[in-house]
Amino acid sequence: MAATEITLEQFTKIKELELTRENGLEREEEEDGVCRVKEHGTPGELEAECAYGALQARVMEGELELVPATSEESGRHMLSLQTVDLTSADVELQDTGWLSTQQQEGVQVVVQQAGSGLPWLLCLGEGPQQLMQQCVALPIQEELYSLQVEVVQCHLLEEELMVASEDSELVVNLAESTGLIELEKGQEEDQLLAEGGFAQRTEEQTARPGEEGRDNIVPTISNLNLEEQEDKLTSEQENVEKANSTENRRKTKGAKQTYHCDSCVFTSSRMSSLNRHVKTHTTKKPHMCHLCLRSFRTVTLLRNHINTHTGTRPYKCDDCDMAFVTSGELVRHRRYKHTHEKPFKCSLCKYASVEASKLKRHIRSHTGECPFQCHLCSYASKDSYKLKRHMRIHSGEKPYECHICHARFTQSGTMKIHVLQKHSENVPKHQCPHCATIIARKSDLRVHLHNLHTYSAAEMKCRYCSAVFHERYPLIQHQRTHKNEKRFKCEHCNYTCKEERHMTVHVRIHTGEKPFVCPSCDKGFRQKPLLNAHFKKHHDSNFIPTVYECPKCGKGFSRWVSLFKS
DNA sequence: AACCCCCGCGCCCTCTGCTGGTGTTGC
DNA sequence: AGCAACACCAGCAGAGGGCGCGGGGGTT
Repeated sequence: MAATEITLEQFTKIKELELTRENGLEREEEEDGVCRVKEHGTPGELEAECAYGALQARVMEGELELVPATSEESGRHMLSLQTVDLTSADVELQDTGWLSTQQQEGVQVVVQQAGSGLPWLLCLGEGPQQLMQQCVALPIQEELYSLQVEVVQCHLLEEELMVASEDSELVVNLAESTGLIELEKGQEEDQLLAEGGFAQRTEEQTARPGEEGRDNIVPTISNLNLEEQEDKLTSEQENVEKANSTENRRKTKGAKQTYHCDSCVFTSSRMSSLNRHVKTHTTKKPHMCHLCLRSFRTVTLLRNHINTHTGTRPYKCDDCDMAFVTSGELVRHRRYKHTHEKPFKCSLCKYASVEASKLKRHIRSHTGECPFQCHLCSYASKDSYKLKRHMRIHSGEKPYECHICHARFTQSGTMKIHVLQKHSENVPKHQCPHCATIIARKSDLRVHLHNLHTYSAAEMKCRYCSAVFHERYPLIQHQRTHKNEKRFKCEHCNYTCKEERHMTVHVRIHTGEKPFVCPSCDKGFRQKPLLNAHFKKHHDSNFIPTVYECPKCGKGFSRWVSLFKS
């Protein structure tokens, strides 16, 4: 048996490969809870920590490679993935240069992108002669997803072998339970046992890959049958079966046993809990609602759901008329409405909330984090609802309509104010505390206070006298006291007036100044209206003078007043 | 398996406050 | 007549309250 260059721990690490967008790949959370990886347009690199260092995956010119990040390790840990045409798989594989290279290196991993309608193919083996016997065809599309699934299976296989010394039956159980992964009995297992591998392996030995005995670990996957692809397990089934196998084997030293899920970080001291947890890794939902045909994983979930149809609310609040489908809803309601218990407290301010999600949302007001970005403008919000509300700007949607005048609004609050101010009696008004002004809106009262009642360090002088003020409102009130004053007195006679401009005109009587000169006859006038009247009467041929005719004698007058004097 | 409890996400609502356009009014 | 000030108004966003509902884990 050739030495294994790629240790199984490295395979398991590959499973944990963190693929990021920056690296040109993205993870997609599917409904079944499986994180799938898709390749972006450009080739990129991604890294995963492995026992001997980081592995890098490269997508270069159609070839996917997993190689150590450091060159010095490349000789030991190269793991190459190559895409070949499945339609001529045998020939292509045999003729592919990398195959022979990998054969020398040890374990081969081949990812084949099938032609249209054919699956990806992952092969693990140690040479071309075993290739077709040690492959599994998966009826799924995502290449890296396939890779992850297979790597997980390798991991399970190794662990199965690791505990073989404790319970030899478990090996059989695993093989039987998976239905997909089978040891090449008579080959690897026998060989391993013969070489004193797994059967005699201790925890210390299993802890370090690459140590004595590690070279004998050869993960093999059999049962390749391309014609029976549709019978192969789906990825979700693999997860379940994989976890089913897990329940039998994970034990820790000490009085209390803990059971670990291989698909996630879940641990439990009870196997029953692990069993139930394992089912969460499947999308299987056997319990269907007969009213809406929606399916659920458990009877309890289905029952709660049906209660939403029937209106059944068994949990009633003692302090009000509210009732709820679940006890949790009742507890939450009581905290909001009655006990006001707020367990989630902000460490930066006095805010406390009933729900953790509310505290999380609140924290964003401290951090300024705005994860909900509008794709049409630069706006970003701290929660999804605000973004949804914002999007009405772009869509023009105005879902709120005034039932009286049918005016439409983007926000319910705006419509509410509209109805209150426009169509309601006894509209609440806001009295300014400093003056008699009454303003409809509080916000406008605030503007009023700012404009008229805010102290200003700068002096504001009365335009009519020497009085000085520091607020606009008293200034305006003061200036109004000058309103009916005939403050302007003529130096030459007894004439008085309220406005300076009137005095300016009057003074011309005494000075003889006539600044408005007729352009046709050079005659001067003290006021512009006098000049205009002169020009129209004597120089404008189109001018038709108004004639006020006496209704008794028919005589015409140029002035309405003259009509009554005559 | 069922019950209970808790959690997280999503949705909708209200309250609040700021902003800018508009009509009215006084000077 | 023109202008400035101001109340009015709609638009819009921030913050938080409340509930619906599915999911998951501990316990019985």
